[in-house]
Amino acid sequence: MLRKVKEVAELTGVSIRTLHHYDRIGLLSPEHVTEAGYRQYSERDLETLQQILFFRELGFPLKNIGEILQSPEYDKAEALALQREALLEKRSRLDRMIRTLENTIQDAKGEIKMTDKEKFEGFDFTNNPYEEEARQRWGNEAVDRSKQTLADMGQEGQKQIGEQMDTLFRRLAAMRHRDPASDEVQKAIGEWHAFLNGMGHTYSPEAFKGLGQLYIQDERFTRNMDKFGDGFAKFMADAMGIRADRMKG
Amino acid sequence: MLRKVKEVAELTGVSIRTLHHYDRIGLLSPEHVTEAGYRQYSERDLETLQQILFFRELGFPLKNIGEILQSPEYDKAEALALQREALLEKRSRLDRMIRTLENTIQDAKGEIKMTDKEKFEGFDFTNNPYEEEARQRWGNEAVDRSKQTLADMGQEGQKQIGEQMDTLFRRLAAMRHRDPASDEVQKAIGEWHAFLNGMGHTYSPEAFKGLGQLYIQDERFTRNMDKFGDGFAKFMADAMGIRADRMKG
DNA sequence: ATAAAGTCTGACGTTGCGTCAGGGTCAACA
DNA sequence: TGTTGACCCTGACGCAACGTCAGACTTTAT
Repeated sequence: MLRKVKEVAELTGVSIRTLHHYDRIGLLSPEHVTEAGYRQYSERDLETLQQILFFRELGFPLKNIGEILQSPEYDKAEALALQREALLEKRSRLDRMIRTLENTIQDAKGEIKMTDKEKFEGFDFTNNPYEEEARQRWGNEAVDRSKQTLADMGQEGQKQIGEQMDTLFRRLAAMRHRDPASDEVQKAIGEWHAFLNGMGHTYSPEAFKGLGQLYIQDERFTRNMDKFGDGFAKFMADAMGIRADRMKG
Repeated sequence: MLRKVKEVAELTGVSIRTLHHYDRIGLLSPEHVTEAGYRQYSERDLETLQQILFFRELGFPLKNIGEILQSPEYDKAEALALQREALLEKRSRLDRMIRTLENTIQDAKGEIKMTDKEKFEGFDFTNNPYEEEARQRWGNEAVDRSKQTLADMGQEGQKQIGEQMDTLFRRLAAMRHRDPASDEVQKAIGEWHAFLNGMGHTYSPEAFKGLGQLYIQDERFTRNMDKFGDGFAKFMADAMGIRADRMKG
């Protein structure tokens, strides 16, 4: 079932001009266009639009949204989960603002006293860990670089990447009961690091270590990693930490 | 206690450049400036900034915020109460979005089915009655025009306005059991319309009718109006609607 | 007294649309 | 079948709210 602009606009609450704009910048081009140039939005287009709006609500610039949606690493289910966390975070920020406001009302009446810092609780918009993670996960410049290298490799290469990662993980998982500091493990971890760097990410030691930490701090990562074997996430985190420390020392 | 830009920026979470900007456009000029031109923000400046940020959070354009804050009708306590309602409304909108997102997750798994309309619940940002009211109360272009006319009238005149409105309302309230379409009622309503126009609001027929509708649709208005007599709000809404229709026809 | 950190003022760039203007399309009704 | 009214298109320009330099001055710390 295809819809034209006005219908989509009314359905979603965005303006027609916005849809034009998204088309122009290549963020959302309707699957079909009539001979006369009329845009026809498919069901899939609507889903994409919904994703766009969620990301937009979280403050992502449109350019990044486009990169994310096209990134080969993009996974809708994962994105939805992340968006949920980020929205919850946003809500609690709003709650803080409301509390601040209520306190301000009382403060104005002279019933209580607020410090200056308290008067701005909730405004500081800079530290949403989930937004941060989303940026880590897909965002920033990393995306277009990896996109670039992927493009360079062509379609065939892309398929191989998944396999490469898979086999590497399997090899590592097989070692998960050994000492993470041992030579064999460290060598394999080195391959993993090189692999990431090859993808255009260029992880510094800190970043590499941080990535490892993410594997155990975020249970969604943990679950995914542990599919390769029980305790794999923790093992990776340890091994990556050790490698990072050795690189610095 | 005076603070310089960086301190204010860190305290409030806005950038230094934003503070510069707000100064430039006359939205928030620090009370003191050193000889060298360094900005020095006072306690009162911080309070103003807080108000600015609340309004900004609600999506008000900076220009309007400036007008509101300088409007003679501006009352901080009232503003705070209104902001609270608007923020609560915003939160419930966010709640709707979160629910939508959670449904979408289930929908993606095939566990439930959503209609297209449901997929965009919460995105439609256009109907927040409190924001609407705030705009009605102080906002739009109306403010600076009425501000101008008020300024022209001087202080004494301002006091009179309240009284004028009061007596007009009393007169109208006395007629509230008559036919809203009758000549006498319509003549009084005409005075009310003229009064508003005289304040620089220039209500079109539609706007005038809409204002009447507000009296009965929003119970806070209703309560205030009904202080002049039971059913006064409804009577006004009817009479204003009739006048508007006659003006168009 | 000199470096480091902070501040100032332009000037220009950017994002995400809104707002016309000028012109084509489509469905329905006369 | 012609015409009207609702709908669509593509530029081109405008605008708000800053971000980002660049170049120069000030304040603070050592």
